[in-house]
Amino acid sequence: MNEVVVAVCAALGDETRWSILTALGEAPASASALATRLPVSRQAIAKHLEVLQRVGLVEPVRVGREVRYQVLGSELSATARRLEAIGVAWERRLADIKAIAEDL
Amino acid sequence: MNEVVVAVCAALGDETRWSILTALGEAPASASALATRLPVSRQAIAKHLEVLQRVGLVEPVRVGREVRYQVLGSELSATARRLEAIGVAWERRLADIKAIAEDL
DNA sequence: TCGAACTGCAACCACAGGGTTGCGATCTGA
DNA sequence: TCAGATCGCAACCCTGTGGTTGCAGTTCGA
Repeated sequence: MNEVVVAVCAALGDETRWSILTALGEAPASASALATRLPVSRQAIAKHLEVLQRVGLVEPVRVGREVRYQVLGSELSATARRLEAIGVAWERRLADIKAIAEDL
Repeated sequence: MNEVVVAVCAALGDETRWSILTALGEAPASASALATRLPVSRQAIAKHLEVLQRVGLVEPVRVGREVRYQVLGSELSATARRLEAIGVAWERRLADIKAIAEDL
């Protein structure tokens, strides 16, 4: 359950993967097409696409002989909501502790 | 601007750091105190606390001779909201492209 | 049918970073 | 004042992983 969040965050913690994601956010594309725009090799992009697919941020779609990848914003939004829930829980907890401390 | 998001995500992409954050989410604690609960050395925890502090997820508070760290849920919530905005942008963009494709 | 483009697999390299141990400095409390 | 606890710094190890090159297999188009 929570390991999903850390896996997604780990996938999002890389500049190159973000450049891939933002490129795919504009329009679906294949690894070869991405390799022409980005300053890394096709195989490097393929590796990144694999980890992005594994955490569900990206989805492959076969179109003829090429494999296009499209970004899945729903997964990103889902983890974002989990993170926000954790954040507000921390804030509330800290406020409670401060209130108790002031009672002393 | 956006480098902040990838830095925070990179910081959140580690199991040990999450165990530290969840421990701090219950109550502020020092590196030494955390080292008694977690199966890693104090210095390892100190390193993790440094990267967490650098991205603003954690804040040091001197209490006597020890340095207590408290978690900052507001920063987590802020990045969560940015991620969600990006996610819905991707979804909308993809829906637009599908609509155009069906027009052909 | 044949070449060109796209994909997949494998080997390899180099560096970041998570982890440890050790030591010296500093501060607290009895 | 002095002993124990706490912190900070430094050196070191080692695995993970981002990146490359090379080659073989498929599939489309002329």
